[in-house]
Amino acid sequence: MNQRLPVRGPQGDLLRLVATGKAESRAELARLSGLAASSISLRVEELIDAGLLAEEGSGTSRGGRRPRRLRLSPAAGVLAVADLGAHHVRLGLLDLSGFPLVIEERPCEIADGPRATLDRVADAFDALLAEHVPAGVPLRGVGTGVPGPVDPATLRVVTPSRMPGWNDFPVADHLATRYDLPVLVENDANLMAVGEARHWPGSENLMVVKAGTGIGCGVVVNGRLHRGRGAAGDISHVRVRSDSSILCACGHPDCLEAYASGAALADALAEAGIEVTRPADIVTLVNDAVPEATSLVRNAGRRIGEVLTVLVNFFNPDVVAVGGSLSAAEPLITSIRAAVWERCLPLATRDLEIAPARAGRDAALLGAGTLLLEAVTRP
Amino acid sequence: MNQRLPVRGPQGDLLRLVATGKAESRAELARLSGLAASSISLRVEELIDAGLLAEEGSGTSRGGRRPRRLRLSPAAGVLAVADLGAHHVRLGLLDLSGFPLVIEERPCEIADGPRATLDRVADAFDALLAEHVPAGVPLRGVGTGVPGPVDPATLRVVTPSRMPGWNDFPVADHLATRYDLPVLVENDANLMAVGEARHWPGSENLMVVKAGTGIGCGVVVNGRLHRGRGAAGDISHVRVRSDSSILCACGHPDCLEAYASGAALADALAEAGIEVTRPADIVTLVNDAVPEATSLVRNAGRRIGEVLTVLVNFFNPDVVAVGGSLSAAEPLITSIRAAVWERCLPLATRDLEIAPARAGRDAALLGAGTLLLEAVTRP
DNA sequence: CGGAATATCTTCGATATCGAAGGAAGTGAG
DNA sequence: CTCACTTCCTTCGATATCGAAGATATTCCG
Repeated sequence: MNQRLPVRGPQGDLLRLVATGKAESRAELARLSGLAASSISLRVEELIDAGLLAEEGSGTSRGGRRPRRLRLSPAAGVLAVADLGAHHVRLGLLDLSGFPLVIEERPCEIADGPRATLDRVADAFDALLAEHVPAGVPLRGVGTGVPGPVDPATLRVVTPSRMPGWNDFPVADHLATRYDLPVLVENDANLMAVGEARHWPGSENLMVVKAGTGIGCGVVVNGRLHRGRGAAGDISHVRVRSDSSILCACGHPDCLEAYASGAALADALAEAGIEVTRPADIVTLVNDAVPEATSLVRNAGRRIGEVLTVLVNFFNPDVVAVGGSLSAAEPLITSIRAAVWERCLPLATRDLEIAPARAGRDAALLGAGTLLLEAVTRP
Repeated sequence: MNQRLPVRGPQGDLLRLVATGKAESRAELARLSGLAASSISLRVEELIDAGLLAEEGSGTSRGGRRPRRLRLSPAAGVLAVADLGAHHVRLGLLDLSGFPLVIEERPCEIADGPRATLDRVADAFDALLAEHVPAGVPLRGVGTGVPGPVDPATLRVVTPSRMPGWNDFPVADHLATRYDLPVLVENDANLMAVGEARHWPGSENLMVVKAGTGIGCGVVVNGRLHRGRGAAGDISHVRVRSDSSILCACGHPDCLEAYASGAALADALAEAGIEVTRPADIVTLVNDAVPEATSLVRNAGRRIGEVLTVLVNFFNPDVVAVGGSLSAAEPLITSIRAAVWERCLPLATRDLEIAPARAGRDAALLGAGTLLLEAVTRP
């Protein structure tokens, strides 16, 4: 349909404020955007006429007349987002405010290479669009998370360790040939961090740790994802203090990943004669109070916590959120907390919150939606 | 004089672009500010009429008509800035573009407490103003660096380790009673980082390590100082890997500061029978090729480098600048580099520059000027 | 040397934004 | 219930910004 609706530029700013839930009325838009109330009224009317915004009842009074509540129109458009894992992909459709319309998980081997994988994802998008989106509602953006580093300049995957055939592949360009739309490609932990950040409204600086088969981390500074030169957020190859010495796949000894990742815990459990296949199995063992598993998880938490002490002192965030499939094991976060509280500067931990992630399984998809909304509504 | 000149708001944005050297002509102002060229012309004319900007010759052509170069008028105003150390204070006057008009160093015991110290600084400001600034040129801002953490919300010093009597003292409020102007109070390493950042034009993300009697660090993210909750940038109390065990003044064992700070090196030299009083003495020993000193400095560099590996992987900066009085010792930076190159992810070090600080002794004062310029020219 | 191309800056009418004033809708105190 | 007060939103004239067109100055290149 009409791609030329006023979704970009100054109008887009208003749209985004409503979509992200920061503003729900003309008055709030005026406060947050800095524009005059009269200008807001005019522009909002245009957006309503264009079918992008809709009025819906009235909000709660703040001591005067009740505001007329604004909402994004369902017809404003949808976003298609995916999160690629090693052996499966999670994908779905969101409306522009990031609300999931449909989300599903499919098996999908990333080792099949970029073309096959991305085409499979795009086919799935098309099927979902046909089934769940009425004609006339436009697709406005496409995004995917990948389990490896992404060069923010070129949107290519660079030197991934577990994505054979993907090195230097122009993921965004490939998707752009199929969709003439804003395309987003981002590391999965980064997406998760962005998705998580929306659940911590007052906090501008967050670290989000993803404890699963590997250990990932995303950083949000001043409310925005910090990419650095594309590698920011890596904590898995930090050297930990240790008596023994384990060689990591990266070639260096004593990486955090070699001690505290789900994969490392699985190896250690195997040595104790307990076979597990996924990190979730470890969580089950812990919940069943299997002592070997509990002890290992506690140890992993302490090691992760020790690494975090350095970063908390340095970065001084408001929140450290711990997600990923391993985070469901209670002792993990408890021992992370203990290590950080013990060793960090009091000033750095004064108002620090170390908490389980709030965004749930779809955090990365929601994060992709948030970043895509930016891309769609900016000039 | 007239404080009501158009230094704030939209006009201030233009002023700041010229003051920071980002724009030198109307055309550059238009490109950087996003405003129409015609609007720029009008506003620049106002600023010239108000005596804030001045035209000065013409710049170099970019293939067409030469731009008419814009400069900040010397009459636009001055800033008074200071950097408090333990036993001395460096202070001076800058013009609005951060150019130093006069800078001097005076003995000053910070242990005398905040009132005495700040009054002494203010008296010095007044003397410099009377001597070096013509009547009619207004003082537009006052700022000081302090060797301890500052709460960015209240501009008070909080839990400083080497500033007896300063805890929770409202430094900014105290200065504001004497100057009815924007007042800046900031940690000295943070100011140094801001000053340094101006010397790395293309780089948006920097870590600036200050290696002196203590070890400080300032972080610049996206071109702006990162404060976190006020404690950001601390690296001195990170636990280092070590066979022995040294107890740090903070109460924890094996802090970086206890191994690699100038104070720690002085202690180690004393044990070897070599007495030094200041970090600069250590540099002299190294330059004279005293083996004990060289070996100690090399060791300190390696330890600092090991801590930096964690932070470089995590933060992925463009530049790590090493300043402070110890940084004049060649082996320090060499061994920092070696440790980082060896252990960091190739992706993180790909375009990383580890280099001596460029801003020199007055980095902190220049940083104070930069931040004050912000405060003066913002709405 | 001279025209084509490029870049800077200004002029001027069209347009978008502002801000003061006022109407609309609600809260709370007496 | 009434009146004072607050907040939300719109109306409308004043004003600031834009953008197309043109004037000016300089480089590039045949």
